[in-house]
Amino acid sequence: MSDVAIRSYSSDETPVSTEVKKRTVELLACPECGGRLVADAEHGETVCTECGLVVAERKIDPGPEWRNLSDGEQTDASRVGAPATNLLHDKGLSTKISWQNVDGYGQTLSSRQRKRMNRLRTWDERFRTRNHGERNLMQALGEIDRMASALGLGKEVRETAAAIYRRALEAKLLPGRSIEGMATAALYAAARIEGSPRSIPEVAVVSRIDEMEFKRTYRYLIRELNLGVTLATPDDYVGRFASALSLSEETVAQARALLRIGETKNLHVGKSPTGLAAAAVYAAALLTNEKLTQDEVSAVADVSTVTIRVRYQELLEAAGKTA
DNA sequence: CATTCGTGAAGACGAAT
DNA sequence: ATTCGATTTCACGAATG
Repeated sequence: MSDVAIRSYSSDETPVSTEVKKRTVELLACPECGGRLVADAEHGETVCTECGLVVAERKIDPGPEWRNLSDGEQTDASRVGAPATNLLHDKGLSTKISWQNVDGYGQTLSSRQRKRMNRLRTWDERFRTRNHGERNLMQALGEIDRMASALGLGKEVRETAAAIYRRALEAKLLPGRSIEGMATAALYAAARIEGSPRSIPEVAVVSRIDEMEFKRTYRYLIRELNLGVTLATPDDYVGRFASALSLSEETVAQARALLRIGETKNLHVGKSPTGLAAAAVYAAALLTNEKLTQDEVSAVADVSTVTIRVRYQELLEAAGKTA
């Protein structure tokens, strides 16, 4: 008990091997200090939140060019089409033949032209979804989207998940593994990278694969792709739990303060981040006199009341406060 | 009555062997 | 593949309000 537990927590965490590895822009931890990297769309940079190190500058803003054009060039200088996105299997860049039987001016087509167009459509479809990789992607992206919705994850996370999946595909990680599994793993990793982690059980219930395979695939994915996924901190969960329980800002701040104190005393080592976050939220609610039962917290955090009990008492003790 | 608290057994997990 | 240690969870009953 005296020496610090080395075991890194993992039903939720899966610590990445300590040797942080090289390159791989947007998805890695900062090579200097290990901090989290965030994309700065405005400057097209990827920056470390800890030390400010600019890791990559080659990111391209996919948004439209909203230049104001002077009268004369308004029509021909604009770029046309939706921004490139990772969410469509061809990044939304390919041309698609419309299903409507009208020409460019909105006139309906003659029957001869209709036949011709139908034939073209058939081939268009065949070419666009030609190889395995493409079809694979289509299915995977559909799954990612579905699960992300179910988990209330935003576009940022989906984009990241899609990017990870693409890399997995390119690295030939898919053969022998289910698309479902890899899609689930990619989404889970993306959620953590983007700072809105979902716990493994949470993700597992919306996935079509079982938890065991999910974890296996996730570990594999992390290892093979050298994704430097930073451990989820309890802090990341506090916000979500608190809003699910509609708690006051004051309580949230209190919870975070408790976590900080606990951290200085190494109370968090080897403990489940969700458990700690849940306990902090509960303890904070006590301190601010908001009514909140262990059962309620337990429900939204997916942590047993027992764990909350034990943790929150430790937290309060560490903070030298009593309820 | 609802909520909280404490306990011991049981399960799951990573690490070590 | 098995064992080991730490942790979380479950089930229960007691205490508290």
